Amino acid sequence: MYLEIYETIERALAAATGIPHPTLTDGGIHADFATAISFERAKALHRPPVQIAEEIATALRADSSLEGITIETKGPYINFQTGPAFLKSSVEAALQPAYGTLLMKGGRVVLEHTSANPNGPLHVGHIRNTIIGDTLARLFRKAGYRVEVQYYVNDMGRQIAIVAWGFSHLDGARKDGEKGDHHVARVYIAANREIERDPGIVPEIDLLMQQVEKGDPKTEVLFRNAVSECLEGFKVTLALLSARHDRFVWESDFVRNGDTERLLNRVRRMEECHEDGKLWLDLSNEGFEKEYILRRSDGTSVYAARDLAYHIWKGRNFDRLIDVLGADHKLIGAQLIATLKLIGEKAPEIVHFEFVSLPEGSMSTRAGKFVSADELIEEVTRRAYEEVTLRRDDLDENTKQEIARSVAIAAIRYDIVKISPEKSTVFNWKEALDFERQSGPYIQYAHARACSILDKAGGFDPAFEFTMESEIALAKHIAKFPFVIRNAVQDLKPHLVATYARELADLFNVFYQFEPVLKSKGGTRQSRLTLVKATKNTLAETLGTLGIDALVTM
RNA sequence: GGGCGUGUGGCCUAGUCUGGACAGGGCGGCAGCCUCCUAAGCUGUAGGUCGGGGGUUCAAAUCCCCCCACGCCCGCCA
Repeated sequence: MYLEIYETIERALAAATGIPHPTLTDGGIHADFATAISFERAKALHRPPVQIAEEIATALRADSSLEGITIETKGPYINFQTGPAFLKSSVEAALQPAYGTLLMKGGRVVLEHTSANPNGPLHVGHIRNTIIGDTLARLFRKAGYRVEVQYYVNDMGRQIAIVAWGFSHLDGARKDGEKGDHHVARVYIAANREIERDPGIVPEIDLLMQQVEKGDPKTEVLFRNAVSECLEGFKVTLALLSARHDRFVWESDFVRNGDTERLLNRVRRMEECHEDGKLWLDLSNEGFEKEYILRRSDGTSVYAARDLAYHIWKGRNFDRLIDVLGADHKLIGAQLIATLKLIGEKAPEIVHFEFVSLPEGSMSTRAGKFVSADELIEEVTRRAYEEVTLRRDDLDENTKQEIARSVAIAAIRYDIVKISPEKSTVFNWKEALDFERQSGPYIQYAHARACSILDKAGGFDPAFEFTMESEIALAKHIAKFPFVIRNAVQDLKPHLVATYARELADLFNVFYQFEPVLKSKGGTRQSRLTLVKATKNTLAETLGTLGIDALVTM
């Protein structure tokens, strides 16, 4: 409803001013919508903006498409206020299942996220990628797109060769109960120490990489076992985080099926291509000073070449390609896009996020300096369990544990997704363990409260008489949900949904504080129950988009 | 050195692309609210040169230029 009204006013404004895309903003505290377009016209007409605002307002009042909308001027500003009919239809829409889901779009989207090297567990930096990516995938689906989520398994890089070397040369058997990814990290860290101590090992690593590229069966098995063990651990962590991948795509497949070789052959025909032992592209016309190396002088391909092959494959099977990558991939991502465009293939849209570091400095798997996602989940869950026990000792053990798990994931996911991706952050235990305002649990709590009220209310007939300030504010915010989904998908900004969810919970809590629902009578009671139900539904849909459980009780 | 990003009250953060009506929140501080629908809640209050300096504009946190600080990148690594 909000979206429709927004567009209606925009059209009327365009007609009244002759400006094709007039700026129409949220009216904030002044109105539902507002425009300062009079300034723009004042310049062209050489007359005072206040006068022009009044003229435009007069024209708009005569526009039949704006019936039911109050149009007022305040100096140079024109304010638009919607009426009760708008509130009724908005709340009515919000009562429907799957509220906020947009019309089905054509085409398929492939979204790649996480894709961490399988040389150690996912840490608090990696899961920023996971959570941004998974939320984006949910957003795209909510916005009516068909989405396939992929994890690109880097199974033939140097790091994996080091792990493989460690597995065959070091005594590092898996301990009882040790997760595969943590085991792999232990071996990886130990192997790196050995290499530091004895650089003579480096040629052995190089040899492993050549053998795996050639398809030597024994080396392939060695690599594959190490990678599989790590991946097995990743899958457990990802499931705990409620992040789902539809497919794990192995990098080495693009070497084995010949795609990488075909790509290199195509590249050879480009005028930007140079071969002097190594094979590389000169992308200086594209603004890149550095050589873009695709094959080493020993004949092995580098990551960039395999990634190009992967993207060509994605481009041929999907209509839109989205990658979520860390800021350290900005350069190589831009080179990838430039190259794909040069050879006439579909290029991905890349969502970059800045780094997460620890108070003592940046994280490093190799140095064993990181806070693993598993450790984070465990600690936050423990803390959540404490909190549930404190508040709800009436619940049985199983229920308390289930709630604690949901609350913990809510806290972690929300804590990460609420920050815009371009901001680098420092991991902070205190904030990670905070379940108060501006947190996932805070929003879950609002939902649980709404559920509790509805549970106690029993049956009721929907009604739509909203008169109190907090009722109107809440209903208006509910109306914005589809608009928020549209904007978040359009701008690839999942944090807009996080902000919206928090605002919705805020408004519901204020309403809850000031307007009794169950104790009110007649039409007021019915209207408030209707509003609670619409809020509950909208909160649940919002939480679902954020990958957070909408708890019924907590 | 070059490129990209960030800089908003003691701390964290929204707003910056698409310039406009007192720069929104939260944490922490202070003062209040549970015989009343879950207090993981609500209300009030103090706290701001929007990194600094120029410029454009009727209007700049927002656009342009210079500078400073921090992060990331600049590998025949991924």
